[in-house]
Amino acid sequence: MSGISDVARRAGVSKATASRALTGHGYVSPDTRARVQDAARALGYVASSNAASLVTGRTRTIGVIMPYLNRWFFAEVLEGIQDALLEHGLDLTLYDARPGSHGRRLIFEDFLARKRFDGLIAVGLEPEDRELERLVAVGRPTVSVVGVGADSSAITLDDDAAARRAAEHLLALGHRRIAFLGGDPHDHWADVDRRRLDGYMRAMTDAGLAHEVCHIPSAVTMPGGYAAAVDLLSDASRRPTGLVGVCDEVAIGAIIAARRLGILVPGDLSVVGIDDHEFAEMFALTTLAQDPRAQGAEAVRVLLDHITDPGAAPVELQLQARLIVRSSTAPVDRASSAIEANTGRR
Amino acid sequence: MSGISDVARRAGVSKATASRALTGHGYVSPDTRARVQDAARALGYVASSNAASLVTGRTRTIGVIMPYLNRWFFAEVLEGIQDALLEHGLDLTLYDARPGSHGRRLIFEDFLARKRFDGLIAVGLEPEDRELERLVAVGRPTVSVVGVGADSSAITLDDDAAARRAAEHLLALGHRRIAFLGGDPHDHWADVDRRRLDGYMRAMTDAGLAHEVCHIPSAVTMPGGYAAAVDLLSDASRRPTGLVGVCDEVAIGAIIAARRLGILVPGDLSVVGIDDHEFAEMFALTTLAQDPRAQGAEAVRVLLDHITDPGAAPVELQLQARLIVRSSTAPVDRASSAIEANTGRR
DNA sequence: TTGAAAGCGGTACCAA
DNA sequence: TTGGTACCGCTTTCAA
Repeated sequence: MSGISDVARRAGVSKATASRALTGHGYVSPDTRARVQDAARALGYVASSNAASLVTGRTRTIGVIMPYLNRWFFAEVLEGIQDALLEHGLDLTLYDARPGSHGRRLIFEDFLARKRFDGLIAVGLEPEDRELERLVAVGRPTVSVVGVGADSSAITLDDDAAARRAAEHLLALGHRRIAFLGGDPHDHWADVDRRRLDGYMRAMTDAGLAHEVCHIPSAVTMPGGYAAAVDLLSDASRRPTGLVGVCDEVAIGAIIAARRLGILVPGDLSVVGIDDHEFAEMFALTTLAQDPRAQGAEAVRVLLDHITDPGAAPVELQLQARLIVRSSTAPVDRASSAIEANTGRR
Repeated sequence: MSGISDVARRAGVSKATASRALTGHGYVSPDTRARVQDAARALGYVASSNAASLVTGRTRTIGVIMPYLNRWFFAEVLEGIQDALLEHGLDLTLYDARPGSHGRRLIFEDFLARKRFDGLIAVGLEPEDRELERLVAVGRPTVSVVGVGADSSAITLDDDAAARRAAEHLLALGHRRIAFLGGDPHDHWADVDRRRLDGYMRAMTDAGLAHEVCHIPSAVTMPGGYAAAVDLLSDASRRPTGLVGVCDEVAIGAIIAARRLGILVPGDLSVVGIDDHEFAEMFALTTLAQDPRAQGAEAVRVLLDHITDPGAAPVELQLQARLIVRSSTAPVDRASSAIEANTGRR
């Protein structure tokens, strides 16, 4: 474990010069720089980041705080962030803040206050008041990836537009009985879910179908979508011809439910999702695609800007989803949709 | 940003005493301890972990290195680790080392050498020689969670036994044409996959069915299992009556494929997985359950032991999977299995 | 039981 | 362009 003094000695220079040569801050003749670097390499020198941080105040670490790790969107964003950070030589410390968990409380009350990071990326966090308070108290640049940042920067999908276009896609195919599946107003009703529901409702209302608006709550997971869809679809009298999933996971759950019940997708039921999940292809799911990986990378870019230039104004980036038509949607079968209530077709 | 000197001053003691009172190392009278703690609280004092680390050599951070984040098993282990670490007040820095990625090279060549952690948990890493070399060079206690640790500690599932019992479950139901689905010897052939394949082969051989052994390679994902199963099951002459999935994701992919093809599970085809994935219930999947969350927590426990007592002998913990019978498996339908090659039933 | 002081391993100012 | 040196904020002997 050689230190910078060892390197300096071996290169025949002072600690100061060695430091300058290694960090690149300040003037060093090309010649000595080379000598110092050689010495460092020969000794296998690795700077102590603690010592460096102590004096510079920079940790060379970015904190990432997110409520779920095991959901596609979050894992993708995380990978996007990690990739970008690695390229910059920055460490990533993870704070998994499941809503309501004890760990989450610890994170907000203790961990964040330690400021063991130069900046923070909050993914889909939706902090409560007290939490937000703690968050701003940290006083480090923050970028959020879903969920508006009070006056910090934010990268978001235009959820309203995405859901609206999902519904409009079905409307354009002639569907009128279109339900929105997913999200539960009584249990962790996330802002994203609400915004998407709003977009769907707007599309319905604009099409003069306000009376057809129908929100089926469900947990925002594949099993959640499955269970809710089984309920919804089993009852032929309630059954819609089109379904907008709050996200692909829920939409795919619904497709699986439909198949189980012998309901043809898209013959009897058209389904649209939002995400372009890794399983979307496999289920031929028509969806409004977003690119969470890129969002993660973008968050890193914005955050690093804020770190180098603390005065910079917050950035709000709103991305648009891209419609990908696969084969979970088709023109409505008018005959069947007209008579379905009577036939009680299984 | 008050420092320990501020706390000391406010409490009317020296820095040394303040430090002792706050860290709990060394004697302090209960009285002064209380005064110091009050002062710290009043000032909102938070110790600089850099300064502390610089002198103690402890980072109070655990590094976690894993090849995937977006696969169920890994995400679960990660959450288990995170939960345990939070309770101990330890930070978790994440190294996402996707096989073959540039980031992975950076991690092994640069990031690990910085030793910004007191210990390392490697989840399903399967390092190459050069990587293993770098890993041991780090000289920090390491625990692996899948994949044997050379002479470091390891928490593993008895994969061989799990796969063997999966196959034996099918054999007990009278199946003879049993295939093993998943894992690709020509592309990232993971040790886990090989061990499970071995277990399956052993069961088949022990049952005198060595000639029926059949390994269908596939990517170890749901879409991978799906694609491979579509191929396998479309050809009625090749179609087995039982399927052991290398993991639940692959097994579920196969179930979805079967449903698409109109093959009844378990009527025409019995499927067993390994994992007890969050989707297992929804697909009524019979599986050999493991508990990755608990494995993560256990890894933390073992690692912390090694950190406090560097001399401790490596621990190798081998867990047994637990058979959960749901309804993706049933006694073989001898009639149909006997004639299937002729009927070419879709 | 407490305090003084010496570092931990770097960085960055200032002078040369 | 380089070197001397103060200091980042804490922990930990050692002496009192």
